[in-house]
Amino acid sequence: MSNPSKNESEPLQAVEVSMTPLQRYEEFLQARGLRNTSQKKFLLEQVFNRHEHFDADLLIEQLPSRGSTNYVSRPTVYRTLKEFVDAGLLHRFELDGRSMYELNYGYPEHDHLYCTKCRQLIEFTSDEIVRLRDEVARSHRFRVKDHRFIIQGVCDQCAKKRSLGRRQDRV
Amino acid sequence: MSNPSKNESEPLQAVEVSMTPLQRYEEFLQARGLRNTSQKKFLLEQVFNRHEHFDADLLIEQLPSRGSTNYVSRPTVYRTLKEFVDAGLLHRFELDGRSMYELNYGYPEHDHLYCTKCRQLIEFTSDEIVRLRDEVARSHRFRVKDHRFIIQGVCDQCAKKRSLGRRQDRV
DNA sequence: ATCGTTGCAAACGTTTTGCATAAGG
DNA sequence: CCTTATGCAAAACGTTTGCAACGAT
Repeated sequence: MSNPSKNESEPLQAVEVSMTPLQRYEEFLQARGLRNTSQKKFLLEQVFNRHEHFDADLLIEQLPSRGSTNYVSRPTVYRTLKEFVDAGLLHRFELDGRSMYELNYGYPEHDHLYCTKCRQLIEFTSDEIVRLRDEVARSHRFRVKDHRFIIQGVCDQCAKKRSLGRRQDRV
Repeated sequence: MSNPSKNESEPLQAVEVSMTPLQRYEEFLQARGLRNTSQKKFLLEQVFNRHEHFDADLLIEQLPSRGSTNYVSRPTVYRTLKEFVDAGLLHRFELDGRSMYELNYGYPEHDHLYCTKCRQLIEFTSDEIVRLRDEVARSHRFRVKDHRFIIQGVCDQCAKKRSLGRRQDRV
């Protein structure tokens, strides 16, 4: 038993890291012989100004449009997000058939509650999950790289206003 | 810390159920005023002959092709799989951007280890995960309907033959 | 006779690709 | 210079939809 998960009511705090995301990214690029272009720099900045999960579409929507300065094309956004994931800056997971991204550098490991009514993702942390994960993996001689744990259901607010502005429940 | 997960080395056993999948499905259809067509019956049979996870594409590939008896069109396969999920016969989850299905009736609840090298899904059961899930949910006043827990990494076999027939690692 | 279901073709939304041009190291 | 990166257009991918004909109840 014991304290299974920290108090999850407050937003997650940033954690100490030795390099800024930009420094870490530049190191990554250098190590691989990749280039740090203006698009990549701009996207990194945009992405690290967010503190919420997002998908490629939402990000693109909020970026300068074709013609504006700092315009980044859709393929480049996809290519760059993939690079950020490779660099360990972002974490990717799938939800409702598309990729979601969230900060993975300078933020504590966490998992999600997913409300299938309002589509809200609620974060929580739990040391026990990590312990359990490693225990299961060890018993299978499996080398863990990552995990996803998503609890699906209905959040408190949606459960209350059951018959009002209820949206489609799709899971 | 107590027995966290049963011995997962043997394949999972079927569990006792009061109705056959077909019976349960017919009850579901009747309750909703839906119809039991030859296509649905045939698909149910095909699906419950499997004991492995599958996606729509793999299933369709192994079904009679256009022109043969028992041919079922692609849209009907998708529509019917969705119905099976609604009926509680199948469980759906997403992997690498597409929907995977597995038996959910007459089989114990379980989670997965996913080898990103050979794409193998390994099942395991853990009571602790369910307990933990419910505990986290309760502390958020969240009404759990389901969860997915996938541990990503490299399986024992792939870890050994590192440099031989290694396939792309995509997660 | 209803009304859900089917197959077809065509659309869909997300992500990826080929390719010619641009630009970082 | 050399090679990676970009933008464009178009393709690819898994999945869904509109619709007319079909078939279960």
